[in-house]
Parts: sequence; structure tokens; C-alpha cells
Amino acid sequence: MSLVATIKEAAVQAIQEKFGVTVTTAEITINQTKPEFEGDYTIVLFTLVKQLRKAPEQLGEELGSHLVAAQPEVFTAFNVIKGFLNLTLADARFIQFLGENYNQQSIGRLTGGKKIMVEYSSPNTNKPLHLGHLRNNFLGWSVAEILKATGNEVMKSCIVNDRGIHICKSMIAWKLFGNGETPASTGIKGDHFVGDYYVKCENSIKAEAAAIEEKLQAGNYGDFSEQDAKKLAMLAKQAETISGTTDKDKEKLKKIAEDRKEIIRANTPIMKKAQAMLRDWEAGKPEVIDLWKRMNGWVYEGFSATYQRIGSDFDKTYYESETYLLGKKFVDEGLAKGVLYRKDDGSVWIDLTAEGLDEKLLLRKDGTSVYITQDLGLAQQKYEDFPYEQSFYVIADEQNYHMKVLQLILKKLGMPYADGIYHLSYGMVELPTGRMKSREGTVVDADDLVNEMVQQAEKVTAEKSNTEEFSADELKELYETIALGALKFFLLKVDPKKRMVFNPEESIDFQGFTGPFIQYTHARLKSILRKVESTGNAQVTTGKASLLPLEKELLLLLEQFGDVVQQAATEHNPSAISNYVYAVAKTFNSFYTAHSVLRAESEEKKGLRLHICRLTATVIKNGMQLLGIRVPERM
RNA sequence: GGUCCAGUAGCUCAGCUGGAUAGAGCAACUGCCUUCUAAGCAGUAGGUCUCAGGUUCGAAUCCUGACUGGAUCACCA
Repeated sequence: MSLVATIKEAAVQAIQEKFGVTVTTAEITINQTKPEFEGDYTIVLFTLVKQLRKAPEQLGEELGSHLVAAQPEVFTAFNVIKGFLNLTLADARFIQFLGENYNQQSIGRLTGGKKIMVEYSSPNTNKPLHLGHLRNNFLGWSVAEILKATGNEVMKSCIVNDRGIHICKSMIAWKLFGNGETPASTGIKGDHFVGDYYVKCENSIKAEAAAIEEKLQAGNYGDFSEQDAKKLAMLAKQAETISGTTDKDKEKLKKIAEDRKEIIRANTPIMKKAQAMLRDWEAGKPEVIDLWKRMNGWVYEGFSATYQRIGSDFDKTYYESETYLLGKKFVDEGLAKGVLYRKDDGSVWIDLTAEGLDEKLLLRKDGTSVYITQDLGLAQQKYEDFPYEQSFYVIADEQNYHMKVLQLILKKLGMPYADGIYHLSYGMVELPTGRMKSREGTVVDADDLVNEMVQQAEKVTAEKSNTEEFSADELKELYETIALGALKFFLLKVDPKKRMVFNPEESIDFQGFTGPFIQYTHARLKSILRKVESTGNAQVTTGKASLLPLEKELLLLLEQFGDVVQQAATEHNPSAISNYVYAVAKTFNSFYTAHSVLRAESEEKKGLRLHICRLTATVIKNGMQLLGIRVPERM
């Protein structure tokens, strides 16, 4: 049981004995005592005043003295200031905790016991991973590990968006401009290779759209079907009626311009070819399928290298090409149940206006499914593969609405797993100039970024570290460890749901509240432990030494690890762990400068501090492990 | 226009299930390597917690309303 829980129970018991009033542990508020007051933990008395009908000061005195008298092995002193009862805990209690845990590999708590699926990463196969994917990958992986550490059975899954117009764009561009080049012939990583053709396609679309635009200016609608020509004319007319300069008008005009642009883009020759290719793909035309398989194969090779490097892995991978039709049977069921309805044109809808949402299309009039239909099918498939109690979707917050609708539809269809769905929504990573847009080429590429970080790690290591003891291979591994540590920590230290800004001009720091700071602290710890183990002097006793403030502060923090992991699991929030591990490292570094371990005042102190070092190293290592960050033995 | 999210130091962020004088890092400034790794430590300076009301013994935290920024409301995925 954690110290905080111990104190709460002691307080409940004391209140019962002393005042004959029954309160629950949930009604006791405990904070860590502020540094300017004496004590370790503080009971807030105000919350109890009403129930116990006593003035805070008197209540504090009575409760405090009762606690100290009843459990002297836990509470050694107390003081009451304003409405706060500050309790000083016995050194022996901390030393006992230390003795029980210094040699443990893990000190988490296993309270979960649920089957949980965590879907994350979910890339498109037309382009390489970028910074946004990194946040997703690190977050998904970490949350899955945290859930495992709290005793749940977790399945990590990934849905690969391997079909659709996006990959057809890459395919058509390769066919038109590729001249038979391959990743092997050019030496370009597969996902980048395919991504380059996607960009080529986009550039062609832009060029062709500009040409069409020119003809349009001359009143030539020859490129368009009668229907599209009509739409364009209508948009032009609409735009004319909006003349104002208000923000609202400007927004309307912007929307019209965007609609217009989309129509033109869809009518460029290359886009029409890509569309035809998509139809051929759906019809199963062998040469298209072959090309599709070949190009996706290149992408998977590239992804696999990146995933391995950044430490993402999956227990189950779904491919949209295999699942995108699964949702259709939901439509039949939904129609039968009367949850869905068919419009005159044959399209199928669900009415969510009663829930404050809109009507949502589930099937086009031509019978083909849309995004949400596919997701319905996938949800069912996942549940059949792994009958979960909870299913996490790690997806950016731009899809909040989509996920809300998805869950709601499943609920209306009476799916038993609907309530277990949880959208782990995270904020987008933005540049100082705004959102990253792949179409405009303003994305920060994941591989490039990792490479830059490795270079920086190498540079800083050369400046700061004595690398004589390292072999070339060890150095290479160290750079990777530091680079990914810095990057992962940078992305995971922020609350997931918040948007974050990444400035490519400023390098990610290695000092202060960073991954390398914590890695460095771990290396320092290991250095001490290596020294003592090499002298064969590792057998020590903690004895009955009393604790200095920094020793106690560190132990107090270390004792909270289990609670912090639990909290991170409950909140699905790795940043709770980043913050905590940083606090541990920071406190240790203060301790380290203030007190010598190997040259401690006495053998007893030395033993105590060595144990503290062992425990600190374990907590740092385990905490960082939950973030997917390795800690080096030396750096 | 509807819905949802955010606004805390110059910058990036903690703190938000209400608790004491709002904390870190970066940037700036002062010190500390003959001492277990200075990617470190100690310190100085930096705040109208966007604003206005409300609830409360007590509000950065909860409620209401403004303001600012973002997302979304596609027969795109």
C-alpha cells in the first residue's frame, strides 16, 4: 500500500476512534507538504470541519496527536498551521520501503486485468511518416505499455490505409514518369520513393489545373462535364453576390474558391487517370493490383525500417484493403432494425440530430461505402479478433467528431463493445507558421528529423563526454539512444490533448527538462554502482541511519512511483510519467551534489545511499521504459 | 452559425478530482569542476493565471458570459 493510502486509512481510523464519526478515504485530502513548512504529507482539515463540527485548529491538534500516539512507527511529529495538519513521517518507514524495494525490478501496481486494444500509428501508404506520426506512435506505444504495467492484457494494433485515391496518385505518377525506377535502382528508401511520386502527381495536378484555369478565364469550359461546368458557373455567380469585406464574407469567398479549386483539380487529366486506376483497382484488374502490391511493398519496407528504429511494434496489423467492405453488413442490419434509413436516391443515412449531431451518410447511392462505414466494420472485426473491454483509438483531435459519430452509431446498433471505445485524442504538432500540410510540402519528415537528432547527439557527446571507453558500435548506439530519448521525451512531456508547436529552426534541447538530462542522471547513478561493485563492496546494510532532508525527499518521491503509473494509466497520459521521472532525476542531482555516496560519513550512510541509488536507477529506468526511452549505462 | 478544445513568466510547458506565498525548463544575470560524469548544482530576476461576473471559509482549478486562437459540422480518408 502506498504511503498516501496508509495515511488516509490511519486518518479514517483515527477519526472513527477519536470522534466516533465514519468518513471514507475519498473524503481525506492529502498533499505533499510545501517545502516552507515542516512535514512530509499534509491533511487538509477544512474538508472535515463541517462533518466533525470542530474548528480546524482544534481538529488538527486532536487528530495529529492521536495519529502520533496511535502509530508512532509511522508518524513522528505534527504541526497545525491554519487549516493544515502537517505530518512528519518516521525515517524508519522510508528505510523500510527502501529495504523492500531497492532490489526490485519493478514497483508498479497490478490493478487492471482488462483486455484492451490500442490502435495507433495508422499510416497511409502514399508517403513516409512525419512528425505528427511520431507523436502518435510514441503516444500509442507508451499508453499501451502503461496499461500493461498496470496489469491489463493489451493488444497493439495498426490499421494501414493501403488503398484509395492517395496511393493511386503515386501509382499513376510512377507509371507516367518513373521509367522503371525502383528504390533499389535509386537507393532511395521505399516509403520516400513512393512519397516522391505522390509529390510529382500533386505537382502535375497543380500545373494542369493552372492550364485549365487559364482556359476558364477565356470562357472555355471544354475540360468539364456538363454537370461540373454548371457547378462552376453557380459558384461564380455566388461569388459575385458576395461583395462585402467582412470576415464572414471573406470566409464564404474562401470556401467558394476552395470548392472551385477542387472541381478543377478533379478534372485535370492526371487526376482522371488516377480515378480510373482506383476503379480498376476495385474491379481487381490484375496489372493495377500488381503495381499496387509492388509499390505498397516498397512502402512497407521503408515503414518497417522506421518502426524498428523508433521502437514501434504491433501485435496485429489490419489493412484497409481487407476491411473496407466489412461495414456494409452493418448497413443491412441497421436498415432492418430501423436505425438507418434509405433516401430516394438509394443512399443510406443515420439521423443523429436528436443527439445534437447531424445526419450522416453511410452508403453512397452507388452502394459504395465511406470512411465511417469502413470504421464500423473494422470495429466489429477487432472485437471478434480480441474481445476487448476497452478499445483505444490513438487519432488526432481533428477526428473528434468522426469518433463521436462512430461510437454513437455502434451504440444505436446495439453493439456490446460500443461503450468500451475510447478516442485517445491528441493535438496536432504545428510549425510556427501553422499546420503541416503534405500537399504543400511543409511536413517535417520523421526519418530526416531522427537523423538530425542523431547528428546533434553526436556533436554534443563529442563536446561533453569522454568517449574513449566506447567502441564505434557502442557510440553509434549511444547516439541513437540519446537522439530518440530527446525526441520522444520532447513529444511525450506535453499533455497529449494539447496542441504543440515544433520549431525546426531550434534544435530540441538536451538540457533541463529533457530526455538526455534524465539519461545522464541514470548514467551517473550507474557509474557509482559500477565503482562499488567492482571493488566487491556491494554488500551493505542500511542500519538505522537517520535521513537527511535530501535523502528523505528522494525516498518520498520514489515511493510515489506506483501511484504515478496508476495515475498515468487512469488518465491515459504518459506526460504524468515524464513529469515524475524528471522530478526524480532533478532531486537526485541535488542529492548527488550535496552528499557523496562512495565517501559517505559512515559505512551505514554509504549503505543507505547505495540503496537509494539502486532504487533511483530502477525507477528512472522503468519510468523511461514506459515512455519507450532507453537509458544508457554511461554517456 | 452549431458543436468541441485551448488561453498560466519573453518562449515552451507543469499545476486543473477546489487548499498554504502559482512551479519547471529555455533565454538573461551571479557563483560552483584538485571532490562519485558540470548533458550537473546553488542562486538572482521575470506573473493582472485572457477579461468580467458567480459559487465557496478558500478559485489558475468549478459555473455563466465575453474576447482570442484552433478543430470540426464532406457522397475525402
